[in-house]
Amino acid sequence: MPEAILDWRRARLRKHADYQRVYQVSRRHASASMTYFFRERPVDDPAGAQARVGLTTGRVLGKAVERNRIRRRMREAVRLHLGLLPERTDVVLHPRKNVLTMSFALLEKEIARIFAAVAAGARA
RNA sequence: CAGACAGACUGGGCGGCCGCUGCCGGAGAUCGGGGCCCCGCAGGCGAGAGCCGUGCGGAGUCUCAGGCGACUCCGGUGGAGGAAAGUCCGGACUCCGCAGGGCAGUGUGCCGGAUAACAUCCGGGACCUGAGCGUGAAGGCUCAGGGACGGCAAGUGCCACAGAAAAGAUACCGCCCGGCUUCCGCGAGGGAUUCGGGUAAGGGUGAAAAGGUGCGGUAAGAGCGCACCGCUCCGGCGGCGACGGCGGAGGCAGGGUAAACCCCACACGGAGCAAGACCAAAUAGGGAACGAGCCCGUCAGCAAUGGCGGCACGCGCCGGCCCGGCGCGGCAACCUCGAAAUGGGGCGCCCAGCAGUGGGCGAAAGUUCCGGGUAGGUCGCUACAGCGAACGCAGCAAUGCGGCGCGCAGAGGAAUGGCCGUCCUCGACAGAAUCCGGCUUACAGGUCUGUCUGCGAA
RNA sequence: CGGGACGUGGCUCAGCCUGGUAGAGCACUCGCUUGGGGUGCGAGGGGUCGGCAGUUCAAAUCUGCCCGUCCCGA
Repeated sequence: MPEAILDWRRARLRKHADYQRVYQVSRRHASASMTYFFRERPVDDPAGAQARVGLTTGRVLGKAVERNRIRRRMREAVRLHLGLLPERTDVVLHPRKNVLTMSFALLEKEIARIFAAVAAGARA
């Protein structure tokens, strides 16, 4: 368990424009049960230094109950590993349908791996 | 007792750690916008007293402002459904439209009631289906179930194929009568062919063939006559009414289809919370007011006109102001009548479902003002047709009235969760997005009530 | 969340309003033409009309309810 549980409300992408900026500058990266996008924000960005994460659960993932469950499991896994992200980073995650049924331990490991990759990519 | 069906209710429990969100209470540290006035410094004008207003800094006071707007922490409390779903109906609410009428369009459709309203619900009626009883067969009686159930007796259309004929009937095979010819027979008569007529019983076709059954009747037949049933019309009776039952008349007209056009009655303006209200960047655009030479020179061109330069004018920028410098702009306005007007006529465009008709608009740069409006923010946003029950009254009931009790999500890239342990009967369908009333569809297990069937006991 | 359109052979569509026979093009199969292929000519196969009910004698067509696809509105 990472030591720092950061402020979750500030750590979310909340605007359509935020998502669009990430999509414009980022390539699509693939993982086993999700794809992800990320970008670094400039130092003078008004949102501050907090790293932020956005989730997307579209219609193709299933009906409302399944989409809700996927989003909640993702959010919990992201919350537990938020400390791995460097400052001034925006990440967007697109989960796949198997997030619904995979074990939570595996999901946590995958999120941690992705955040580590983002941190490496941001430094480069 | 078991099964099926129908209806009503319910829709895993307990515990631990971590997390999200609304409201209430408490604590903490920090941050900000605007107005007014004062002081200091810098600046401009003036001979000066002084005046001007701009920038920077400081102090005070008022206000937003209510110990409150944002933030953090602590405590308490609430936090998906019976269908939250499909979006099929009906409303509330909001904005837009609305001189009045016509046409068109859409929906509903037995009767009465309930309701804010409905295509919903309750009660009733007729009809249909099934079972039982009954009858020669129907009609009839009892029970159960069903549902888009006004009008083809206003008009129009359609009814393929088959069949003779498909809608104010018809005559294919038949049946019957009469005539001609012919054959058989001694004869009475019989057969065949053909012509004329009668007939709607039988055959055959079809989804459907012009009341049904029985008896009489007849050349053969036929509501041709009679009985029962059905049907139509009339009368009066009961019922708020759909309708019921009674009496009389009529031999029977009127096939089906209106989820065909349509007729009748009734209802309906349109869009929808991404409605709409308030605040409001950047950029682009809109409206109003103000708004300047028929100048001179030169070049191109037949000309209209266009390019360049000058002076004047208008405007912007630099500047506190003047001077000055730099940059931009232009004699035109939809056409026409008229001396002209705020006048008349036309043209074009826009708006109003359509027609008639009505309303609005038609000039440059630039400045000022105004309004709309996007991103974004706030409200709408949950306390009401609210929920509960074993309350009372009215009603067969749906439901209404009165009293009692309860407070039950309110998010906004979108909360109501994640992980673990444990118990059992191992948990279905499924996630609020303005809110209600219904309908429809999906659904594991459990509880209760009713009906039917089977078995067992008495 | 709200509003609207569509679903017919393997593909793209017509037929639906006004109900009785499902049709066109491409594709497919066979035959002829050619030395062979293409082209051309001729013949043929292939459709629960998205599903379930209802109205009707009769439904792709009319009505209702479901399923799926697509489009529009901040």
